[in-house]
Amino acid sequence: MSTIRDVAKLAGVSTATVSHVVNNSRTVRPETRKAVLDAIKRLNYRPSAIARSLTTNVTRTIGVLVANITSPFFAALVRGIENRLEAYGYQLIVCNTDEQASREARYLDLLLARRVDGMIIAPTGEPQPLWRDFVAHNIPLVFIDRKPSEPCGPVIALDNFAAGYAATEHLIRLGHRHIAILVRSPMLSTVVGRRDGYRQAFRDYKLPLDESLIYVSDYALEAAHETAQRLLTTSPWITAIIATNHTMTLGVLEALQEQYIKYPDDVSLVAFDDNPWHLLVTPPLTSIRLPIQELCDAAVTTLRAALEKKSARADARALPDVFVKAQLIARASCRKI
Amino acid sequence: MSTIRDVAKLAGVSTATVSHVVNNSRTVRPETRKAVLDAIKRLNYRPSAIARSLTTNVTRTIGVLVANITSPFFAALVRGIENRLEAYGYQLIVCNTDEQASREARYLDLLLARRVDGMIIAPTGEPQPLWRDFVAHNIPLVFIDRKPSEPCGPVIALDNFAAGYAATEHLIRLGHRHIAILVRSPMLSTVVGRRDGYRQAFRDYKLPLDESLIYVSDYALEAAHETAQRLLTTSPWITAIIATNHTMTLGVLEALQEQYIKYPDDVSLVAFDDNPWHLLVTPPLTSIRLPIQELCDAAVTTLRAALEKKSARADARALPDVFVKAQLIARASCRKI
DNA sequence: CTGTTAGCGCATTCAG
DNA sequence: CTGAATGCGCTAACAG
Repeated sequence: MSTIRDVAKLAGVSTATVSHVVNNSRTVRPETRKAVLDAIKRLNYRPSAIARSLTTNVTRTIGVLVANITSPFFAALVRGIENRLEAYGYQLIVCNTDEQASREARYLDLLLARRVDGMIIAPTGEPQPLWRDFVAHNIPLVFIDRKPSEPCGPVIALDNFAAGYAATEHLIRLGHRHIAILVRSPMLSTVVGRRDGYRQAFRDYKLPLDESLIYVSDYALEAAHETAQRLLTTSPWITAIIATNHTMTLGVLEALQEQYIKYPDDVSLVAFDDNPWHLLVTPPLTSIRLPIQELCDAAVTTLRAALEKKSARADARALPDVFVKAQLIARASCRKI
Repeated sequence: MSTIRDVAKLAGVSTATVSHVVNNSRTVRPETRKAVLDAIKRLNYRPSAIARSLTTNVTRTIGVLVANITSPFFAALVRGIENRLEAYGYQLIVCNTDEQASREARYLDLLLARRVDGMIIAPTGEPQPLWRDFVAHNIPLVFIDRKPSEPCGPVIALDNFAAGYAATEHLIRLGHRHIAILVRSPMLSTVVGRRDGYRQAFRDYKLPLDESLIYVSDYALEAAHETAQRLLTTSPWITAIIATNHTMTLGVLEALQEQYIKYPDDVSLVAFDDNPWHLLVTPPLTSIRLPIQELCDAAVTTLRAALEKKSARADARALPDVFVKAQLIARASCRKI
């Protein structure tokens, strides 16, 4: 691959001039510029991002860690972040941690070695010592969707408490008293928020809260499925279920189908993470729609602010958290009781 | 961030020794090695992947271009490729082209500048001049899912002809004669294959083929939806529909629902891209399951072979294409007629 | 307006 | 077994 020196030689100028033509970093006489551009074209020269990064100490790369790229929610998040960030000339390195803290750690290490300019992280839940290294090296961290177990940067997330509350309140108002909720490990801030919103709704409506109706499951579809089966057999008196994510929703619907339990007749349903197919099952699902676009916008805005501050040597950790509201979309999967 | 020189100084050795300790590239006296490792730990030294790439001319990075990261199919593809490739110490830079040739071109340019070691590409359909540059610089290209419009590397794809044939034959055997098929632009090899398989099935069964039942739609959900509506109103006599991807399936189901058309009573349905929710709609969808794992395996194996060959200065283009078979899963969305 | 030069952080000869 | 020296491709002073 031809280098800046090849171009300089061919154009009969110095490498400095070539560099300045390429980067528009100082005025170059039109004829000189043309000679350089011609040489560049003839040699099919393409500056090495590697070499450039080495000298400038800037990679224009943002590391993105998501817990599960096959989840529609995270996939949409990645797409949104990429679209907004590319407008500012940043490129993403997306890594899929698959909900494993060990993978998260490995990727943090790799991305640190690659000297990314910043990170957007949906953490797995466990604290990561490497976060501190990023902070120590002034590489801003922005957490998205989930709060880190240790504060190492601003958080952009859903108001999970409100969302959990809204789902529960919707059912309570329809007359439900025995509402089960399917959640993941309470190590995740999303889970804590949604569960506590659920609890608070019961308190506010002065209804007895049965903690045993909070079912905890692993994130895999099979696990969600099994937990849903268990839920239906051990607590058959419940009249409603809240599934707190996409996989839980699938698991619940599978279990209902197997046990010939009809919704909303036998049990009402509220699903988190709205999806196109929620409209296509019979009857359509009442869902909590997460404002993905807003999350992406806020994450990118915050990250950019952090990158700015960094150059100004201020403390990037001082940026404010952002919480966005979800929206309950009432459809036919919940009935009055 | 501390450098190799800081470590060398602290350990009282040369940078060469530090380098060799880090890379295990020559025998170092145990005490020396220990001194180096201690210094590394104390300084929290982390070699710069940038600098290393500059000297070695290797990035251990693979560029991955997918058409639409929010599609369950491509998301699963990315996940599979990442899982297999990380075992060999490669990292991915995943880029979402959003089905736009211009974005594909921009990303090719960026990844070339970043000197990736290889590429896995699901092309948008239009030929990309930059492919030639990769080939010229001996950076192997592996195409996945879709054939490139110009042969620039091995192709790992579905046997789309067989899949289209299987879907159509399934319906023909059930007695259907008026079968509509919803496809994307025939610029895509996947579309051509599926469509031609459809045609061939009619020929083989000596049935008249109505070309006007091949409906072409853009890939967006709204477009698929509108095309499905049009299909149902302009060709109401059809007794079956084949939706050739995830979005088309959603569009068809939406249109059926709006027009109160029941499947399989009024119209039978075959959907490409099996998804968990296909089991949860009523009745469950007969689907074509794509062997994603096999695609990923073959792509990674082929890429690794190409990377090997490259070092051996052989022609990486000479690697064989791989075609894998899809599987039709008969469920209740098709009825006998 | 342009050229010279000195690194950026590392791997890798070649000597010892 | 170890060190000194060179260069990867580029940008950024500094000089002219």
